[in-house]
Amino acid sequence: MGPKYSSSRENYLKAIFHLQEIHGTVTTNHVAGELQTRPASVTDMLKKLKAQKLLLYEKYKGFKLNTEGRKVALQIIRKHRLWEFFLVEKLHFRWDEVHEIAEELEHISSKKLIDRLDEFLGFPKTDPHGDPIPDSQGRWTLTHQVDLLNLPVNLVAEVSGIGDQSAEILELLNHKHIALGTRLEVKKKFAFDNSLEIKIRNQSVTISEHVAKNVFVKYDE
Amino acid sequence: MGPKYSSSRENYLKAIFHLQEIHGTVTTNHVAGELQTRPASVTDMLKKLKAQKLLLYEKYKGFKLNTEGRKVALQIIRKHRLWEFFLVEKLHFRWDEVHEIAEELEHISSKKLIDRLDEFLGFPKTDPHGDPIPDSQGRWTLTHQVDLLNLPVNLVAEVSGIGDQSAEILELLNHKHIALGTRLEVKKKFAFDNSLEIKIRNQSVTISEHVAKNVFVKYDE
DNA sequence: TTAATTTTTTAGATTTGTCTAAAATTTATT
DNA sequence: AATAAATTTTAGACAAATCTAAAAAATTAA
Ligand SMILES: [Mn+2]
Ligand SMILES: [Mn+2]
Ligand SMILES: [Mn+2]
Ligand SMILES: [Mn+2]
Repeated sequence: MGPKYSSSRENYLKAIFHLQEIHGTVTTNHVAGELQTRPASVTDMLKKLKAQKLLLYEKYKGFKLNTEGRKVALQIIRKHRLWEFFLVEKLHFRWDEVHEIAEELEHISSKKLIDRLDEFLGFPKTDPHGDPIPDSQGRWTLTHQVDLLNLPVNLVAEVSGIGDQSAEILELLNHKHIALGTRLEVKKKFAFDNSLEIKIRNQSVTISEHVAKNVFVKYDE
Repeated sequence: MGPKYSSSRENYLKAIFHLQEIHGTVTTNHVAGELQTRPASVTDMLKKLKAQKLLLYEKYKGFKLNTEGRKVALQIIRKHRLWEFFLVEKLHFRWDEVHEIAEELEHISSKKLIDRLDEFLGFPKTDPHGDPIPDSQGRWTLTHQVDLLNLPVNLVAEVSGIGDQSAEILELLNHKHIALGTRLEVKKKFAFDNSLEIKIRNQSVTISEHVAKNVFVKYDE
């Protein structure tokens, strides 16, 4: 048997899942923006996902995944993140190169494949961007993290996640040698533009509010 | 950019490539049989592949790939066989489990991915069924092998390839402990039904003509 | 509370890949 | 060579996913 849902449907499920994590409920325009498609196409797909009993949807009223839809979405996210981990750890890709490839690999249907891959990789808990990898039952361990704007000054912390994951921000972070696991300290906050001066391996680095908002760290206590 | 050709088109190219290796030129029914589809669907696709300049085709006259079509087909075969190797060597799948999964993985488009995978695997020359893996330029080294029916008696040889690769024959070979690299010797040929008695690790095993025809070996001299 | 604006849905097309049934062509048989 | 059988192609249909333009509904502003 082939895949249970088409790649397109899987992409919709994943996008809706992510959007409802942020906004609680999801709108047609949200999804169209996320998937670079037209609102009319989204509406078409909503009907299909509802007919397949993956989605709670009444027209003009917004929508969200039901239990089954969430379950399916989590398995796709699991595949996406395990493949990203594989690409970085085993094939030595950079973290800003893996997303697009994983966008394709996440649609490979074999469950056995993904469980074997998980084992081969040593059951990693997070992907190369610090995002948690659901286990084969769709569970994940959530880590409590704060963004850099909310990190108290003079407190050593470790980078544990990235919000916006566009190639642009990843390139900037690469340049400033900020990666997952990097230890750093906020030395100064400028009230004028909310920019920060941080210390990384004894080097002083300045980052904008926009960047700071998208870098998450964890620290003791 | 996404894939250059759809999965469907890639499957046709691969099927035509294999069939023309055997028969020189290919017919509509051949392809329909190979791809489990209808002759009318094949004709439809032939027109598209011709329009894309991958195929030499005039109606009612048979067809074959042109240089470009062959090039594309070889890259898909490369991907298929590298993924099969990965599945067996790294994820410990059996050789009779990998074909279907590789049928999906072969359509992942990233060229960089497949070249990195090749490197990660140590540039293997053959897949788990003994078939050669084309390099990134589409070249492969052909090995001269004979099937078991044509192996002289009392001559130690090594299994190097399998003809028919259905799950059924692979299961039979597994059961009789015949795998790639197995060393064996034909001890007796029965003229009555062309069955063979062969010696594997000092054990005597009998195989039918049908099996013998599909087991290829190489030997010195 | 109307009116204007934005969002969402519908109606109708288009593209890709597939199918069945019928027609055209080639191949095999008498 | 004529006929029968097999193969291949065409004609016309359908499902999936997408789009544009227009209509409907909801939201915001006056
Ligand atoms: Mn995807
Ligand atoms: Mn990621
Ligand atoms: Mn395939
Ligand atoms: Mn193989």
